[in-house]
Amino acid sequence: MVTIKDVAREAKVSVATVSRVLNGSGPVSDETRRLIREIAGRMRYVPHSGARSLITSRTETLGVLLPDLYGEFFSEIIRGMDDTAQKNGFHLLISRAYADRNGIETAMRAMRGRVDGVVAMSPDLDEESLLNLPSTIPVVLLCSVPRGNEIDSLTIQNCRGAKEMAAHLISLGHRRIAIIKGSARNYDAAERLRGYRLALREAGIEADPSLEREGDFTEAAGYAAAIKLLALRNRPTAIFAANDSMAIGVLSALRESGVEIPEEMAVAGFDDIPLARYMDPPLSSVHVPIRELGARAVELLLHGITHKNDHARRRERVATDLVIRRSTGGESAERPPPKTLNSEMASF
Amino acid sequence: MVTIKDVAREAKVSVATVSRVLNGSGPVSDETRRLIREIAGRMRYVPHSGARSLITSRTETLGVLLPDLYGEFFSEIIRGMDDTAQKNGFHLLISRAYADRNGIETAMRAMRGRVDGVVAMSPDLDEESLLNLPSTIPVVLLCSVPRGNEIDSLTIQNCRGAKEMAAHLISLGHRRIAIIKGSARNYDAAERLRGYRLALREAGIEADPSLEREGDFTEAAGYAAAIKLLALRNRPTAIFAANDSMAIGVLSALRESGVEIPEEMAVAGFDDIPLARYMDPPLSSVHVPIRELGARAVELLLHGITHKNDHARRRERVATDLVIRRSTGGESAERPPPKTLNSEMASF
DNA sequence: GTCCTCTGTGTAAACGATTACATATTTCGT
DNA sequence: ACGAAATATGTAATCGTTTACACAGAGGAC
Repeated sequence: MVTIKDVAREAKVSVATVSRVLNGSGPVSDETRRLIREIAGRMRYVPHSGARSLITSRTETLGVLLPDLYGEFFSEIIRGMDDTAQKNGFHLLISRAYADRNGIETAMRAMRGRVDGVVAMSPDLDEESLLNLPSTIPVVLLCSVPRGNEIDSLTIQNCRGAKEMAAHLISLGHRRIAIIKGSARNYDAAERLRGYRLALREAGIEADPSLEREGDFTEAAGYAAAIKLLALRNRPTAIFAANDSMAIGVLSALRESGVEIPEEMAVAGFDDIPLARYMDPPLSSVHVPIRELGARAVELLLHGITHKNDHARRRERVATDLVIRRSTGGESAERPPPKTLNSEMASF
Repeated sequence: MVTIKDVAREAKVSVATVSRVLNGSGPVSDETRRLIREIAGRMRYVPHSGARSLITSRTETLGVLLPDLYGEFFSEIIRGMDDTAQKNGFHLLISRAYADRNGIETAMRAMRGRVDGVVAMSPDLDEESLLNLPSTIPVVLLCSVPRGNEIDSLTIQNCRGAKEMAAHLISLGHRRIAIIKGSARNYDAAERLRGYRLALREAGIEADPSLEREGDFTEAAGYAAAIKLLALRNRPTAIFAANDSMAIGVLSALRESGVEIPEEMAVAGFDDIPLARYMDPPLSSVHVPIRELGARAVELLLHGITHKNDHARRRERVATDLVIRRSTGGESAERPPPKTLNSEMASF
């Protein structure tokens, strides 16, 4: 492996000069600069980033800590992060962590010395385990809100989005609107529930506990909850699932029971995953701009890094969008799926 | 940031001893070991991996170079890689690279000194740019086959899979089977085309050039090709798209034209993305075990790393599976989507 | 001609770990 | 009780960079 010394020897200069040329620091004569550039290129010299980070104490790498995510959400959030990171000359060290404290702590220590900052997503966790971390590197918490005021956080506008969807259903004339909740410990789930309740209250609709069903974000949970809802003496006329996966489960259940959608029952989800528009009928949902979420998280982190972690902490949320399709029967039904969606999708 | 020196000072021993304890190298008295462990833990000491990699010349990190991938493919392949990497104490440095030589070369240099090996996926590229790389670190090429014999490669059993699907269509009585090809430079696309032709030849069906349509793996391409096929004087009775995205475009086109599927036209895809089973009718496809692909790639890479890159080079392919659903009208139609699929799908 | 300011370059000290080698102490066979 | 072997620990070189500091020569200002 060729080192800076090799280049220096070849160019008959000191390593300092080579370093200066390559980093554009300090003054170097044009001729020397040209020579060194040429030689370094020819020898295919690449600085050893470990050595560099040792002395500069910068790694130009960002850690990303994610729970077990599936599908579009994972790829899109990484895409957003990587774009922004690359634009700023940073790399991404990605680790999927078990969501327990231990797992997250282990993952965090493993990153020390490897990264300049960490974006950590742990929707099921409060930040405690993040706070007593060995390092003082900047951290951005994704999809949950820290108790203290020690770290930045970025969340989805869950409450507002859910409220809007519920309001939409109300505007269509629905009065008995069921919700299938997410897991109680999940921040997003809690916020979505809050938005739903808010909308009902503002419309003067009395909350009916039998219409708030447990769920855990899985299709199976949506399916099961829907079956139970259908069995109620006083059926709801609309079901709002706290995420699209559960909504898909709901659609399955309704289809099997021969319930007409949206005539007998309107259905709405949250997240607007790509599948949503392909369902039969296409699923109304609350769109979450996943890529932006990733991009913004990295921006926050970079801000923290340039300010050496003594910047004013921020709490931001990214906006959601109501996407109305046929499953709620509202508005102009968005018909055939746009033909260029995912148009860059590679072989797979 | 606490260093090994701080720990040594606190424990009143030399750094060597601390290092020995933490790495389990060399003999240390039980008491000293206990003391150092305790102090290191209390001080939240974590070794600086840059410094360590400088002297050991191991980073315990694997580089992953991917083109712009979407959805399930990206997340699943990373999942497979990360699982295997973590199991072996490695991290993943992920970079999305522009698929041109320049981009891949840039990305590769950026990784030097940061990683012990690289998994590079570049379905559109031959390996030339990978070969004249500055480093001598192990590389595993994903989804394309290198010309020389310098690097390991792992591909999908494209040819076999496509052949099986075509054979299946033939077995259903189809004689005029169209194919929508992928981009000509794409390895997977070329192999799938080869499999299709092989099946026809073996069945004694004469190839009809008008049934081989251009495509580029996008929905739009599938849509356009289907329209053209429908306009043919002598229509095919089956359309085999080289990937699911194009097959979905085909379904759109057929639906709009009022063509019955599979009665008037059978449709098949390749990849078996999750969407496939949700299409109307559910799409027959060739299943690609994406996670395994990632896992195996990392295994190959780790093998290369432990053998310091002078191991016998391998060329492997992962097996595909025929998944028959209603769009080809074959077999027992797989009915309602399994309710526990993606059951761990988190909030999104 | 002297002093000052640039410019261009080299020397050497960090950075934080690992590890070969040296040294001190204990254990043990005989 | 002596030397050898084993155990426990320390010293210092090393990895590949960056960068503070020193220094030499050039060009002006006076």
